[in-house]
Amino acid sequence: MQIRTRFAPSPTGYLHIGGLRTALYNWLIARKNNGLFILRIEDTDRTRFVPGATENLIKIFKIFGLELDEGPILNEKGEIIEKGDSGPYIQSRKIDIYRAAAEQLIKNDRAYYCFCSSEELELNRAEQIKNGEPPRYNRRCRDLNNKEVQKRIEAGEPYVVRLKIPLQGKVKFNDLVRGEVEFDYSLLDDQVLLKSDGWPTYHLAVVIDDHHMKITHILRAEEWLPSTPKHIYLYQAFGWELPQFGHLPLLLNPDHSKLSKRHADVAVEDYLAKGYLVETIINFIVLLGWNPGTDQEIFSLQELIQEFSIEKIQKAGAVFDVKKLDWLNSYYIKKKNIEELTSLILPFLKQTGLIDDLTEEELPKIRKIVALSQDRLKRLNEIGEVASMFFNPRLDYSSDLLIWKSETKSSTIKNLEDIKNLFINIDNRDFDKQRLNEKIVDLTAKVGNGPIFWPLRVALSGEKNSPPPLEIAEILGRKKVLLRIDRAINKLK
RNA sequence: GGCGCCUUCGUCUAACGGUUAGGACUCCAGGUUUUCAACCUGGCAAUAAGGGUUCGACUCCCUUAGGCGCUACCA
Repeated sequence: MQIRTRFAPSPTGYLHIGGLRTALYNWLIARKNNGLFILRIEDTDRTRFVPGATENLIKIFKIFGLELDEGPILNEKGEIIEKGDSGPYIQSRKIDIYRAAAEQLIKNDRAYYCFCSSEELELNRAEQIKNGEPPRYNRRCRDLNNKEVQKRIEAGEPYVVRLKIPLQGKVKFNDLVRGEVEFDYSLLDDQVLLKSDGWPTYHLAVVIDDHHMKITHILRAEEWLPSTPKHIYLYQAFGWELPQFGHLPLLLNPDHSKLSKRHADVAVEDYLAKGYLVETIINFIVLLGWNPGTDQEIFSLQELIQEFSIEKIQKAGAVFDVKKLDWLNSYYIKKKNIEELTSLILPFLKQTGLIDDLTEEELPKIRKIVALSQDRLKRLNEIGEVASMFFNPRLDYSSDLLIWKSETKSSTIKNLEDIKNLFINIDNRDFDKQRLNEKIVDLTAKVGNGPIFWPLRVALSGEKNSPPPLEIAEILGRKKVLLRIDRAINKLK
């Protein structure tokens, strides 16, 4: 039997980082087993629908290289089209199917019409809570006779369809990650299946779609565990074969609550916008709740396809640690070749306003800057702070900063002037770090490294910390270097 | 409140019932460096508690505690 997995988000605006992990796990299982991975959009709640969210979701899958075997995809014009035979993959396109299914359930006495209003339900709930009872639907409409039901429907009374949960008995199932789990039917609510607006709820729609799409393994977040018995009952009510369920541990805030906007970025887009690399994000989230059982921590998508296994999925929730994310990202940044890193950094550089449209001859210079920044970046959006000295001179540093440990103001002026006199004789064409070093080596041999390199570095960068001065000088070029040295000397005078 | 799930360093995690409980991030120290970063070396740091079972328990069983999730005509 071919393995078919799916990811089924609702298009409410952005993709949650935890959602991406769920999708990744499902994708990995499909790929590892020569199965198929399906995307389905669960947009049955019209009040929460956000235009463009589905397109956005599809784009993100593309960015992360998680190709879809079936599901909505974008054509060249950016319009949503269906790929695969078991769709439609957007639930709002097939509400008739859910309605028909609900009616079938009623005919088989597995569901019933309910005419209770939201106000009544609210009142009922409040009452139960006051009495210390578990808040549940009181099943007032569960045993209405057919005639009355017909009459009320014909009279135009609004209704919902509810699942007729058995009054007793237990459901037991074997969760892929948690093992045997058991629930008592008598504690379950008569879940609404069809809302009064005629749209299905999640519970009805998932079961129907997972069945029609022949999903074999349902891997979803742990928050769905309590509704699984309802879903199982629905499968049985329809007479359908059960898929395998697996409930993934939650992603947590540092305070161990469910990962939320209040504490961290939750949208995948946010991480991309900050300059976390695609490889970093994949590698990081896959390890939040899974590990290969070895010391290996760096994984490519290809390696993950090899190594991933459901058995090694963790049961406990995992705290999302940004510090470790940063470390991983700097690791991947260091591994990039300059060519690729430059093109990744360019959009961030433009964002800072340091460059606009760059010309062909500027590109080599940008590459040098990127090469010099590579080891210093945790995130690509830090490029502004790291590289601004190459574009704009800092004028606001204090003159004291120029003076190396044991040196004095006057000795520093002298050293800077000596440096300047050496550099002034070098042609701009030859202004590279080897040449500069050749010129300066006698001087440093005489007075030492600190008294020379320190003030030079500060003069060029205007910062307390920076890359080595000759590296900066090479990128800046003769004219700017001499200018900045002059400015430093004036500052001291 | 009810139901369910979970519990190894601060965090992510490893450990056929037999290890000085391992690795990574963070943090600290040292080295390297003109500075910072990077890099290298080293260090701090954990089996929630209590009972069993066993020659032997992180590992199996029970109890307690704590955490989290769900408890909608949202998903």
